[in-house]
Amino acid sequence: MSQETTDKSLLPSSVSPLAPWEQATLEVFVRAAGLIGFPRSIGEIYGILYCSEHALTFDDLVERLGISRGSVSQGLKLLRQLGAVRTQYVVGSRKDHYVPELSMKRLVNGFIRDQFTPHLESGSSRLNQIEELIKQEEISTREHASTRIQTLRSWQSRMTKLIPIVMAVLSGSNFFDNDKESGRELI
Amino acid sequence: MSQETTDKSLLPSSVSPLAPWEQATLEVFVRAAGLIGFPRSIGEIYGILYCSEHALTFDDLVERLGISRGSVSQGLKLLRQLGAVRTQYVVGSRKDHYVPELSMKRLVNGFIRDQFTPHLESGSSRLNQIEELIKQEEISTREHASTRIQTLRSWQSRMTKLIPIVMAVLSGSNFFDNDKESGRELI
DNA sequence: TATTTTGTTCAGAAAAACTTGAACAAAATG
DNA sequence: CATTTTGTTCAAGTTTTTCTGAACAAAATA
Repeated sequence: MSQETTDKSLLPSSVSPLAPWEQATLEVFVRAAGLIGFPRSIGEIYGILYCSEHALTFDDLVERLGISRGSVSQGLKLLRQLGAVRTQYVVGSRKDHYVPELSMKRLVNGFIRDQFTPHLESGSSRLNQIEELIKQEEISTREHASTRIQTLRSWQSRMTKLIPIVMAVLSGSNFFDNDKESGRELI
Repeated sequence: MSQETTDKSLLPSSVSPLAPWEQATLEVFVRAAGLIGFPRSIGEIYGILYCSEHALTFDDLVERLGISRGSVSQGLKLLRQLGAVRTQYVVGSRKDHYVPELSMKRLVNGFIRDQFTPHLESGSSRLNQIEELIKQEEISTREHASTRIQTLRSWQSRMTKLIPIVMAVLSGSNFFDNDKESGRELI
């Protein structure tokens, strides 16, 4: 016998539906995910963990979000890799229980480490390859091309220098926070 | 009335093909475009302008890249909006001639202004909506939810503060550049 | 004004990204 | 060791994004 006399039979199942505030918060995370090039499911998974008061299992995620096991598995894999979620031991259950990383610094650090730095690094070797190719060109082309690649190198170098500064700001070291206008007056 | 009297229909055309170094440089820009969520064609258009010694016309782009007029039109539209390319007057031609913006600061500024800040701002009003929704919840939920939204606000605030700092670093003000370790010691 | 040049728009085609679910593997349990 | 629980993988299906090209518009030119 079903425990519900209501017409929930038409709904996915008897899992508790998302509260309005949870739904709205998920939307925020889904958009944020899109902004940094992640699929909707990643935003949903992190979002629901972010909303939850306690750690959630794999099956909790499948049921509450109404997405496939495949998506949850792949999503958690990436989020773990980024350090955006981790498992928490829960007594009396052998399922993994997931909790979100709440430190912005660690979140950003994971993102930069996994998604950004690799591109910067491989870019460096590609610039070397390009410099080799430029040697095949005739002199006038070569001069122009070299200055362009030079500029690219300077961009790359500035990006690289930027990363530790960004991390410092996010560390809450408040070094940059001496007064309300701190950022502005540096422009 | 004339149809293909030549074999041009089979060949790309008589336009000068990309030099090896140009092809390799385009790849770099195509990847960079992907990294920030732009389509391949955007990377190609900016890339070929970046490589070129002189301003290029709409038709130059179509022919050298071998992509459609539609893609070039839409690509240039976005790049102009971002401030990543601008038109340059060339005597004796009524076509628009395009040149790339080479200042990293301006490029990043355009990107942040058009693609980033709008999300931050709309996010702010969404957080307010969420706080309204939370009032519908019972007290224990409400407390937890409020601290979460509080955290989101702090993330948003830190992102906002970060932007002028990033711009300052890219301005070449070298404020952060007093010694080799400048960034590192702030971690 | 008619024609040519230059560039834009947008519906449909093509490609890329994402999701699904069933088959599979590994570990715990009986 | 057989079974159940838990989670992963990946081919195929779905959705979303991007590209194309022909129709259209606007401006210069004849």
